[in-house]
Amino acid sequence: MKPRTHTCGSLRAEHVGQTVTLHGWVSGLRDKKTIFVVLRDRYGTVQVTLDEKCPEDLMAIGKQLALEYTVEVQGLVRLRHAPNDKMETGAIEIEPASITILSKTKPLPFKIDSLKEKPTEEVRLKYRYLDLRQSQLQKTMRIRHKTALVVRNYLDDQGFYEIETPILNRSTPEGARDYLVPSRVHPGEWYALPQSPQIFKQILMIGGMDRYFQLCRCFRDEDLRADRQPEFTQIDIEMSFVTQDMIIELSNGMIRKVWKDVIGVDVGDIPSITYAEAIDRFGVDNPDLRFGMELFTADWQGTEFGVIGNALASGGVARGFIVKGGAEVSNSLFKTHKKKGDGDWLAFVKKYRLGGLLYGKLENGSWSGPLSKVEPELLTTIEGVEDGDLVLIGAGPANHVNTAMGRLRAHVARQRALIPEDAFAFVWVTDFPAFEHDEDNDRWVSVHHPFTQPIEEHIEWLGTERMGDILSDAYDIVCNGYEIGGGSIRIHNSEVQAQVFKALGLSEEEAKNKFGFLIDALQYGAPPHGGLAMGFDRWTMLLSGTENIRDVIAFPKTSKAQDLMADAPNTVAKEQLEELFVANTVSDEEESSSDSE
RNA sequence: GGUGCUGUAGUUAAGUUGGUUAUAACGCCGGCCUGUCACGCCGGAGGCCGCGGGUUCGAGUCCCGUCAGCACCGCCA
Repeated sequence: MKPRTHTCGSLRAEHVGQTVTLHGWVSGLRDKKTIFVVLRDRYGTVQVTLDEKCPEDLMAIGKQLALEYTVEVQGLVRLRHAPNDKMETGAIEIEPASITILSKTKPLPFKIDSLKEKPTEEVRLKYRYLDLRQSQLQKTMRIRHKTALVVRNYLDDQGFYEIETPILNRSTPEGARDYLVPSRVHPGEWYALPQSPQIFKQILMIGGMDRYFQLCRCFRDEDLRADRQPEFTQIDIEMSFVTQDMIIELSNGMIRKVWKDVIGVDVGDIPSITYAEAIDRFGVDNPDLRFGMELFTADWQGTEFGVIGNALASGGVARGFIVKGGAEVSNSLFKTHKKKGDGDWLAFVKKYRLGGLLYGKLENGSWSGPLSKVEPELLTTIEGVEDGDLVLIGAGPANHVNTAMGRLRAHVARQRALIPEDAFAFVWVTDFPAFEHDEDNDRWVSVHHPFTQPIEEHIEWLGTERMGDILSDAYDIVCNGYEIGGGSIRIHNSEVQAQVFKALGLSEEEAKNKFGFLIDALQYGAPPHGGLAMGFDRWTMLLSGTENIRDVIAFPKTSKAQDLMADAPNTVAKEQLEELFVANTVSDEEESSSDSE
């Protein structure tokens, strides 16, 4: 192999007359009297032309080529007879002096960057090495790399150290399920892979590192979604002697720099709203601010209209939003069809445990639909309804109504194309409740995590009937409806920390057992500190314009957490298990049946 | 743990009310074509219709189960 002199995408008219050596894959082949070979590498494509001037032995090699062969081409850059404006290198072509086939390919499972058909994701994941050649992944890997680089440089400029924390860790059975690793030298004992480096980064602050960050892999053994993988990467940040405002300011600077440097977008100012405001205006704590259609509250105490009246009487709420010009939508969206099931919008809210969806259409001054039965003087309290509009209302328990109507708001906006393309709407959500009551187990649990600082004035409510009113010094950053980061000011006072554990029903012994080393460390001059973790994969998704997290990860797993290429997870030899003192409780029969196709 | 959609050639899809030889496009192989660029033309090979069971004279099609992919609910401090 000769050294490469140029990349395929780099050649222009100014190179005409130069002899170049290129390496790449055959991405296009037009075998006529003249053979046209399109050569592709990471940097672009260029046409290699074998015409009547070509010696016969070279034509013979040209005849052997097939798509995705890896080749070396040495030749002369010349102007084309027929330039191609659609190609960056379309002004020129290569007149080859030699072509070497570096490696051949078996028949391909799919054509790279085919315009006609896209392979299913299952096929793409199995042949990920071919999928990676496609422009989509070439682009997202570039964006991912560039984002990481900008983040590292930005944080370095701000005085941060990147410090690694352990992958093999102790299990803390709070929150998500841990991935466990058996210890060979300590029979019966296990490491856990980190769900996040939370405790270690706090200890780095106690250790005087002042400003820490890490692009770190985190692991959670939970069921997956389009935007969730079992292992994912976060930009983990912790700072000493900071306030919430300082962390938000630093984060805003980082977001602006990344969006500008990676995709050329000016983010501008990023607003903040409180959790309470987010729920009030949007029903959810990760609102999409790219469009309006905010929720209103139908506070119609005493209405004769049964569904809403009953919901309010039993302590629930009625909330909804106006769909501008929505009166023309089909009523079948709201109906239960005997055979086909529920209409789209009705079925949508039912997923969120809402019993039904009320609607009213205002046309030519008169209401139709279920809401037409509501007292007219109450209907007029809905602000901003005009002729031709549709009003949607959900009624029931507050948490169900807020979630259902908040999600429906986004669903409707998407269906009706109300979301501007290429827009980014960032927002900080602050003042989260510190604790929520777990009805199933009748106990209080942390909304964020138990090291989150409750706001000063609320600390005295710990362990009282006002637990649910305690707000925390925590904040989430949301973009386009995705939670892309979150953090908090941490408790640095070991007495407050002890009060929190107590309020959560953790005995001193249990707390010590779970978080002992942090509790100890907090007693040795802990600085006030706080930080946050940014979802690096979700950042990359937004920057790439994809809604699928697998599109921004080189080797992702399926929704059942399998790697279809590497075929992981897999069974291991009995001897391996014995060495680790692990018993396999799955019978061989079960194993083989689940393995077969 | 649950719900929905999908599974037919290497790939992407079509396949009607259950009906006899399962289609097409791309890719692959062979041939033709003076400059193509989603090249074009002619010919060819290629199928466990995801898997298992059932209903039926007959199943790609209907029913049950199962596996896989995707999306969602629960879950994800």
